[in-house]
Amino acid sequence: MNQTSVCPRFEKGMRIVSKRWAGLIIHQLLKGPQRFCTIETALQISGRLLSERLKELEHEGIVKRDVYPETPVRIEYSLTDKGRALAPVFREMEKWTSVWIELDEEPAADPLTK
Amino acid sequence: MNQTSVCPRFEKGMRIVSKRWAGLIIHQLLKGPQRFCTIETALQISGRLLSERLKELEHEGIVKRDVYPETPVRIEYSLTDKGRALAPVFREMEKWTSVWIELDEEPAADPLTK
DNA sequence: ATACTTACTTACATAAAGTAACCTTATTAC
DNA sequence: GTAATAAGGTTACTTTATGTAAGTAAGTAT
Repeated sequence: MNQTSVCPRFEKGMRIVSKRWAGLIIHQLLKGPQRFCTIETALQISGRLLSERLKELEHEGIVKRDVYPETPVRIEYSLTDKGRALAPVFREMEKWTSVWIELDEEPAADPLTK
Repeated sequence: MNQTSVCPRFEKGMRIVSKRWAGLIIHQLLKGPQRFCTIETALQISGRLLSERLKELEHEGIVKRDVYPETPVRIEYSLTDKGRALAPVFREMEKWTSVWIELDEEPAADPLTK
């Protein structure tokens, strides 16, 4: 009846960025270009899903994939301008989580990761 | 080996907010308190999932549920302080989508929703 | 009594995510 | 040459989440 519906751009953007793992992958890449196994280890995501998400994000123009034919081959993932432009979103998200989120249980699994 | 892993608070926050529909529901409630069917219509989400998400968000302390025993009963959902504190995140997200996202196809389905 | 509305639930089919094993190319170790 | 190692995946399979449709309960309205 009125403008109760959501802006379709916003909806589309949210669908891309808020897909499971996508946000964490982008956040991780905001730290700088990284290779597959680095992201895999940092996020504890499976190779299957990481591969899938990176392809999707590359397709959306958010992530860039660079192949360095060294030995062994090095493949680095980084953010495009479009991806880096998400930095303020994640900065605000970090602020929010630092103020409002607290952890429940198992705070001390591995002393090294403190 | 080093601090390559993600801040667990950030991860938890992302898990809550970036769950499918959660972001859009919060964004919708940032416009003001609303009842179930209003959100359902605005987001085109099914009752089943809306019910599920609202319960989860209520459990996380982001959404508040108020029952007004009028006739017929009116139930309003609104954001708590924790929920409203997400406003800057969505403001930045809106900025990003307005600059970087463009729509593909079917731009003119219903002239009323323009 | 029947129909209507809001706010949900239940049941079931489909899609996405999680897990583990396997593959490919290349390099060094024996 | 054969085995072992490594990066960057892919395949096959199980579990969980999502989508869809129909049904329920409380409270009028007719």
